[in-house]
Amino acid sequence: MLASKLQERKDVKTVLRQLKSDGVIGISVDCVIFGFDDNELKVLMIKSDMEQFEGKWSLLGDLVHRNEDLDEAAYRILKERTGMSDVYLEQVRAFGDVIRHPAARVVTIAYCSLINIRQHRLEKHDNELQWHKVSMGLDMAFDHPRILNACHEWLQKRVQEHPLGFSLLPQKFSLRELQNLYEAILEVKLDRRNFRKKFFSMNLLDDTNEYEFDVPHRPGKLYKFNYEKYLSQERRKFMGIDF
Amino acid sequence: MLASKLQERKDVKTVLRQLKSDGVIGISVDCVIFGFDDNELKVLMIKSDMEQFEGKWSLLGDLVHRNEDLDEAAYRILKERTGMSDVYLEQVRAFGDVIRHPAARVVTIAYCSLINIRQHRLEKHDNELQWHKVSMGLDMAFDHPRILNACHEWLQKRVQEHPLGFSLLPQKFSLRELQNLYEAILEVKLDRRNFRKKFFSMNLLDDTNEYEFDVPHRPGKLYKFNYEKYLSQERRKFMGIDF
DNA sequence: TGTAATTCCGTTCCCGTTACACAATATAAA
DNA sequence: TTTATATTGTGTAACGGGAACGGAATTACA
Repeated sequence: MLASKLQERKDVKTVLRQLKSDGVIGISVDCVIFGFDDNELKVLMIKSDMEQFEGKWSLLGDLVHRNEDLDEAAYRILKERTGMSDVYLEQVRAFGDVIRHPAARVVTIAYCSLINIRQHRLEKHDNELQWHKVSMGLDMAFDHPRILNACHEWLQKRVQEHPLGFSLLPQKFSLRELQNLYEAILEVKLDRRNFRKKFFSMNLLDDTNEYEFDVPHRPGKLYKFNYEKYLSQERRKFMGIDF
Repeated sequence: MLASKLQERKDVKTVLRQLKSDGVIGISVDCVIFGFDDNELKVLMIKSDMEQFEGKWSLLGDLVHRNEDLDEAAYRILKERTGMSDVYLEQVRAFGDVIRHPAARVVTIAYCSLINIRQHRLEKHDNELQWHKVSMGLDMAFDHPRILNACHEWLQKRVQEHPLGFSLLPQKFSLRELQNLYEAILEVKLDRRNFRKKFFSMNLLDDTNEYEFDVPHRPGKLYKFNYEKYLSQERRKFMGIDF
């Protein structure tokens, strides 16, 4: 029975072969997991285990079980790979070209996740699972360059409309770190003073009375993101027509 | 063979039953087709043909053929139902909850389409295919209320970042019509003079030297949207952080 | 003690958004 | 023919947020 094959998924290749011979479309989920380290935006990728993609890197994905929602599937993958739960995760969109998967017709739903890179435990500590710069032209399998690019652009827009960026930082962070984060995601340079002014005026940060340490210069104050303040703030109508 | 069943799709119900018994996840496309008429935003829906949803309305959708891309499937549906090609069509996102389809596990990819409601020819002229106000609490099948709502919100954001709205209007339109369109989509009231000023400053409209007729008041000038002007305009970097 | 690096605060200028009023033009009714 | 009514079309002043920018204070380190 194909059903059981799909559920146990001990061997994805076998399932794919089965899908192909039956002419059925498979459904998978791919997670674009972003992290922030060394003032750079990173993405978590794994060495591909398909012969066709020897040596190439792949996003973390899996076939969707028939008794789990799409979101659940994405969470499962995230949990399996990073050991983390309670993380930011959102669907971006589906990729379903006929030719995108060499083994069978597989439609994949791309998810974007943001995690604190210091707080996770990778399940595989060998070099099969690694963080890579997103800006680097990495050699990727499938249509994953396209998916990664779409998710990065999605993040660039999203991070300017909602305060997601904090998921990438430790709980307490300096304003400098926050700015570095935005600069890395948006790939622009920002003015220090205006950035600071802007964020304070939004009234989202709580001043912990602590300071940075181990920095070779004057330490900055540490802040925490206050999600309640964000929620209580009534959302302004957007009315620009901004083409 | 399941493969042939999927391809001919003479009887969707049979295919769904087959999918269920095999425990396979099906994949479909649903089109949210918007139109603009009588100063209101309308959506094209069809009477559901499933017993479970007797009398309810449904979005236009179909199972994806195994040899067509997702976009192609959406175009096919659009063409079949409205007879139109060369229309605006874009993927919004996937909906794939386990329980969303009563007959089988089906993941659907939602597409948003904008068409000129006066320019199409509905393939079914009986009352099975009808335009409905989006604001009205329509009795819908499946999770289509959720899908419609998501697409409407998506459109509200999208229409402020890109000049899509013109797809809903005739080639030549008055500024009043354009404003009514935006007011209908965004569900707000706008200032006539500022709206006019804003659009002219964007330099996207060509002045046809024609005027409205058959209006019981002073006729307004008619304009055309100039897509080339839009393309040639270099896109400004957005840099707001607008939470 | 001085130098280098960074934090932190504040001001000005500019431009886009908002709010608002009045004349011109067409139709329909008196 | 005149009058009332509805809508188009234009201009301007006040406001507010964003961009550009300088300088004093604080800490580490040589």
